[in-house]
Amino acid sequence: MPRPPKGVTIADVAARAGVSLSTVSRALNGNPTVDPVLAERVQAAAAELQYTASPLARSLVLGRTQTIAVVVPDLGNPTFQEILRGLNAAAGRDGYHVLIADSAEVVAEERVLSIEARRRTDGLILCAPRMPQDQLDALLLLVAPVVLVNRESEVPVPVVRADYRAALRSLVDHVYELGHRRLLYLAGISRSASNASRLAAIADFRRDHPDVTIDEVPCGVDFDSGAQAADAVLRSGATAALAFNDLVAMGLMSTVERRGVRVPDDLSIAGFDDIPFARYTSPPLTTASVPAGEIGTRAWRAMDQLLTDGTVGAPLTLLPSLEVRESTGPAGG
Amino acid sequence: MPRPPKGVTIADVAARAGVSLSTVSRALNGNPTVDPVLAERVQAAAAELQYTASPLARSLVLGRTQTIAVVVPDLGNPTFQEILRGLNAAAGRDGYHVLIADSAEVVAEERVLSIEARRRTDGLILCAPRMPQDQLDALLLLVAPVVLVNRESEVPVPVVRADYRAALRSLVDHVYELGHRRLLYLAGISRSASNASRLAAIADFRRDHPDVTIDEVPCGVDFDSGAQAADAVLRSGATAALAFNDLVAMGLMSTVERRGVRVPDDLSIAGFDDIPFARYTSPPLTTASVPAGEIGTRAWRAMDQLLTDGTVGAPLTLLPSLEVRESTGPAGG
DNA sequence: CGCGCCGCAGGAAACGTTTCCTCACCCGGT
DNA sequence: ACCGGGTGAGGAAACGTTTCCTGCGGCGCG
Repeated sequence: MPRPPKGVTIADVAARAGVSLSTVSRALNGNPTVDPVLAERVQAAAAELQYTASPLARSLVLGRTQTIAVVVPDLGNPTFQEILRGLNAAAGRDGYHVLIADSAEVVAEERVLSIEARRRTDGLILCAPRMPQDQLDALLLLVAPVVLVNRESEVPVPVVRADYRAALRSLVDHVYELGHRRLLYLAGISRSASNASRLAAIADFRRDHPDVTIDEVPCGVDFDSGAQAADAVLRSGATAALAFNDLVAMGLMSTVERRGVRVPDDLSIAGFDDIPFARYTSPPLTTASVPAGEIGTRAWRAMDQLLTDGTVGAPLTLLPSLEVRESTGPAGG
Repeated sequence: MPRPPKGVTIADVAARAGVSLSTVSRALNGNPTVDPVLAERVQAAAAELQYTASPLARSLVLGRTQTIAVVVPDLGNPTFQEILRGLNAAAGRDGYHVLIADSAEVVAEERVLSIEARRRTDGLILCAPRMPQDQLDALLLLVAPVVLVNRESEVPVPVVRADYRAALRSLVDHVYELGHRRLLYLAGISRSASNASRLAAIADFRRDHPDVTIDEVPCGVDFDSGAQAADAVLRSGATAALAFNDLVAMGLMSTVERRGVRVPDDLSIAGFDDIPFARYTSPPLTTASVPAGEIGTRAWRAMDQLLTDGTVGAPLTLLPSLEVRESTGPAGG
């Protein structure tokens, strides 16, 4: 029976190597104050028993779990998936694990989920929380160390975000330059901070270009929302529609095309996020490319720094790039 | 200062309530052997101090962490994302947390990642592992309790899987009934067990229908792979292409359409998985709908049962449903 | 040759819980 | 009135580590 049926503990290794518990611990942790010959013997014993220190016991005494938690509003959202992916990869490279929590877009869950998740980990990544600002500020104090993604706060925590305002502005500029003067914005989740940023960009643009009308129609965040908005879009007489995100744009595009509307000849459509699928729609979708994976990576870096130094870096703002593809074209084409 | 700066421990609560540690523990865990009046006092003290038992210490003595780990081959794959989502939701409902690990399709990582993740959790969900069968079998013994998704094993572990073989067969039958006789299968990752199942389905079909030729062309699993396969597909003279998954199908469809090929009139294309986007391509993609979220949910149930009873249920096979949409049509249309 | 310092290993405390075990007390029965 | 059983609380062990502290032995220096 070379395979130990129960958990093999440090005591077993100590017994086998004929040393004390302390020595085993020191040897295995590379403490230089241990005699090389003893260290060797301990290593051998540990290897033979396939011993690995219990992360649990280790965490308890060390006060750190080598794990962080991430709370996202919707695991089904490609952007959050990509952030999660980048985050997990980056954290993994530094030997950290990632615990996930999905609030499923229900605001009331966010707080408890965050606190709960934080308690079993060393830090928390709060991803685009939907809760109101005052609640968020209060929460941030409770769950530190925490880094905030796509939200801001007075509370001094690291922030990593995409500049949704500038990005939407570049999209609006883009269709404006194509000659469009009647635009439509399909607003997404109103609780979403990034939606507010987009609305701000629209307000900016209106101020700069009084000759342009931009209507806003409430909408959801997924395919079906875009599809259902098709009627409203067509009725509006707009020549260009800016969707809250790529999913909405795709739902819209798919639906209007089925009704014989040509994109972009009859209607220009732009998305947002640049999810992987965006370049493969037909026509390929013009969109603002949000570097989601990069956001995840940066969020980890900020967390790592926070965990190591305790340092809170300056807010990091990533600028999405305008991806002009074929779903937008000249007005009245 | 009502907010405790450091961690408040059970001793603090005990002191405040004027009872012993044991009593606090019992009271907070609802042990009926504690005097109601004392229990009340303890509850109050705990509430005032905002005390919550340290999950770490709790885990150490209880021997369970209320956390499971899931290992996926690629967090960027929509199917695994959806499985993860379903799994996380189901586990969450039962008070369990989920730790993620992404092997990023590198087989060598799977083993260490699994063992590492398993050590900090109560159980492991192995999702479509790419490693060879013998290695898998060996690993399963090490990381129990474990449930296997989309793979099988001699080792008695719970298995949840989709019937890829039957599903692909129904797709082939579908295009056959549409009159196609020259087919093409775009094979995905050869390490993937589900790819083997698909090949088996093709072999079955060939046996049943000697009049049909089904070529296989090696391919990847993503958009670009599908796009790059376009040449080979068009050269082959096939009238219907069955892609490894929806991503490949979409890449292929997007590319061939850009070259003036009409889908499905000139070429029928079918995908696999029914990712959310599949119904929004143009034309909407015929595919086999793999209930990924359901797989995740069932995987958790199997794990829950394993954790509770120690019982290993019979392998659970979910049958994907054929989703006939508009990317497939009559041959020679 | 003796004293003090240093290197290194072992014992024990600590991390924060849960739970077993012991014991005090109260009540009822004889 | 005494004794036994049952109820409920406190003390202590245990979970598996790390690390502080103590002490032993050897070596260098005076």
